[in-house]
Amino acid sequence: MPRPDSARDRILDAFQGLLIASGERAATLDAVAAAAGVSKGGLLYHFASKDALVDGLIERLEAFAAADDERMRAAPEGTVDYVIRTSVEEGTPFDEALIAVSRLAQGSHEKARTTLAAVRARWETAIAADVGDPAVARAIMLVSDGLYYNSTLLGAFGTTDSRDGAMDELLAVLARLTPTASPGPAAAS
Amino acid sequence: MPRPDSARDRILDAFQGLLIASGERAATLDAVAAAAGVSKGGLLYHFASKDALVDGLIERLEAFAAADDERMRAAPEGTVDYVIRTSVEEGTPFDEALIAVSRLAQGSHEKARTTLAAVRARWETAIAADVGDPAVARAIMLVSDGLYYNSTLLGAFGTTDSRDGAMDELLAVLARLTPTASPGPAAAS
DNA sequence: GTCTATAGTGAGATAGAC
DNA sequence: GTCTATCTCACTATAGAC
Repeated sequence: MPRPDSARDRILDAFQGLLIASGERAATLDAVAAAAGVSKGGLLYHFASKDALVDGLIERLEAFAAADDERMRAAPEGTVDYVIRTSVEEGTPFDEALIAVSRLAQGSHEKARTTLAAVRARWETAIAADVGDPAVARAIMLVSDGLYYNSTLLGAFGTTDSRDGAMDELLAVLARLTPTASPGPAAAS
Repeated sequence: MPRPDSARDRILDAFQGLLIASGERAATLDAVAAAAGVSKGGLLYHFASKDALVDGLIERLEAFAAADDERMRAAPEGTVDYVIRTSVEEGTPFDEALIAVSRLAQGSHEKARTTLAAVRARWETAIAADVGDPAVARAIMLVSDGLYYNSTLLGAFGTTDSRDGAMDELLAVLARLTPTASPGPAAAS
């Protein structure tokens, strides 16, 4: 397939970008069309309504999430390292779709909320399988949520700490929770 | 004071409630006026514009935050216990104002974002002072953020775990990070 | 101090030309 | 497939009655 849906994808990108940068309120059909370089009529040819546009974005997120799930299970450093590090990795297509959909989830978009919850549940299940103790898995997953919350909602990971070694330091702290995996006081600065 | 600003407060309550229940998009002047039991004109007498309404809510949040700060510092079980437990305590006036303002922060309301970041920073500072190790304080604060993210954005603490003892269990796991504070396997289960 | 009425703007959506 | 033109409706805000 050389380029089956270039306009469709451009429109979804524009919608996503506006949601991330300015929130649901600013992501109007006019603004999306302008950002995608098409007219409003052109946009509505590809997505018959705003709801259809939202559905398109959610479907795209689900496709990214399925791919991420496979990558997570194959991650060489383990699922904890993978999930924690990718909690803050801004810029991947998956990450951007995730943030855009969380903007929608704050409104009353039920489907956006359930999709996000499903992605999160998959992560926590994988961590629990890796770590053993469900209570520890929950704490680790909450740290991931916290990182995500900071980078997404508060605008920057660096609300608290954006040093280069901050992520290694955090993982070293979390390693203390899983004595089976990391026996010694390894990388703690 | 018998009731100095009852209409003003009712309007802020209505605005806040709509933001929490349905997001920024739905919190229009019409809807706020209807929910507060006044007309649109009446609303605009108290708050000259929508921006003024937003400012009013943020100011109210700051007042609650100052009161919370004093309560945190006086908390008998320590700041970690206090911050973690109140991360998910839905229903207090402070909590509701916080959630409402985070809805606004997702848009482009810069002041809402900085206010939230300031509240968060105060918590983390207090935890760091209590716990000693800044890296541990950061991990604990991220767990608090994660709890908040779950109860706020995903709609329920119970995405993962809403059992009665879940909070005690979580605190027991976190206690392993602060060997200086909690020597034994205290509140586990 | 609170209301009704309404102006002005921008939203989502449709119809039909190209 | 993409455009322009247009419709309707909801939103913010103003003016002035009560």
